[in-house]
Amino acid sequence: MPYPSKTDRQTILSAAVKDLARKGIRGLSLRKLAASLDLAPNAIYRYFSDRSALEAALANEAARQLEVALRKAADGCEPVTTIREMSSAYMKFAKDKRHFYQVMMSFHAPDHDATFRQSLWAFTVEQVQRIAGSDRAPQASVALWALLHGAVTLEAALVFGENKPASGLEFGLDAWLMAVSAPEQPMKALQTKSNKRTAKRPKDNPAPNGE
Amino acid sequence: MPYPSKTDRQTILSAAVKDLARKGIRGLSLRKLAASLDLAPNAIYRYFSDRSALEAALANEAARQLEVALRKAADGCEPVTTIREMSSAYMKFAKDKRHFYQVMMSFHAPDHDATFRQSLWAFTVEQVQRIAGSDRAPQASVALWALLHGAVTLEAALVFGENKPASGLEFGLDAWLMAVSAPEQPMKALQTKSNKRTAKRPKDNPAPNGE
DNA sequence: GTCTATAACCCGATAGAC
DNA sequence: GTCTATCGGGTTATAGAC
Repeated sequence: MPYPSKTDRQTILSAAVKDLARKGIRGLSLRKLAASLDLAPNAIYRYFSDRSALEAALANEAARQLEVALRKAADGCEPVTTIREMSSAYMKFAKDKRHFYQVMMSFHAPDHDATFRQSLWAFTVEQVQRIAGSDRAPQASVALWALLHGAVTLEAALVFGENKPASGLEFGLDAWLMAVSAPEQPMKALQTKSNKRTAKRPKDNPAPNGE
Repeated sequence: MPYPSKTDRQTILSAAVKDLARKGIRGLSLRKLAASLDLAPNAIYRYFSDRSALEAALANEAARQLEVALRKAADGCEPVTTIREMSSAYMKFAKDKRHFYQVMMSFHAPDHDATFRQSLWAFTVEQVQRIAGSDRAPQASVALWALLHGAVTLEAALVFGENKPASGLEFGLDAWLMAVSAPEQPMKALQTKSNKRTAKRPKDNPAPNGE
């Protein structure tokens, strides 16, 4: 055996996770990664066919770890409390492991094995179902996840002064819980898609910033 | 005038917008951009100090165009209809100009002049205020924006089969409108942060996938 | 002052020797 | 499986033509 294995997939992946946490996805370099493991500049390609494959593995790993965290937070709680605890854990994960989380949410490839994202999704729906019922669970889960991910992003983008994102999330979560706890169709009284442009101003007042 | 200007900031920015739409932020190359404008490989650096500066300009431009689109959609509508129309316009913008939108939401730098993002935010709060009142407007706006951006992201990530994101957004939007239309504190009856871990299981059933 | 020319250094990726 | 060598390309800084 002339060349014994100096490394393996898992070792590379772990090192990549660390580099990712420090320098972000765009600062992640296969060459430096190899160098940090005392490997030749191209040794990684034996384990990951290309950069994209490594990113896919990172995304998958992030989903796996997030699911672990959510399960831990949800364990043994009442239905409503479960949602609140999961939401906190979700926000904490996204905040503490920002780049890691971002790869999970943004990575996208035609083939990419999304097993763990699906598993994460299934677990979420399962928990939501306990209060929303099986009919509304999928939609309600999408809404909840959207709210959480949006809050994460807005917080990172700090468009706002102070701690508005946190209170905004609370507002959204309360609204979600209220809708989900309601027995039947949430919006019968309120306006639907008809009768738009009701009180259109007659003439002037055009939009500024013409395109 | 020995060397008349062959280009200017605006021309470069417009060309960058087109390249961005086709190849995404990571496929955007300053060299190719320069070549497409018949410039030397590094001529861009006369107008943008580095890649990051160009990206910041792109993010700002995206926010400007999105605000134009939202103002157009909101113009002359009743309060509630305004929100629905703005939401549709928001989703359409994010879908049609995916990469452009992504740069706006993801770009982040310490100095970066965020003028247009702030303007966009101010306009949103202004519209939300019409139904939510000035007290709750900031939180409600964060929640709305978070919901919209989250829906955009989840749709792009296609974790789901079929058209679930769309119906999930509808669910979330209805919940939001319901909460925002309610006169006072939305959640007095429902559980707050106390009494968690009520029905904790006694022993086994540990979370799978140990970290 | 603005553009051109060049070069140094980084990266991802491939080919072939051991 | 690992190595060296190398290719094409992206980013950046500097020197010089006009």
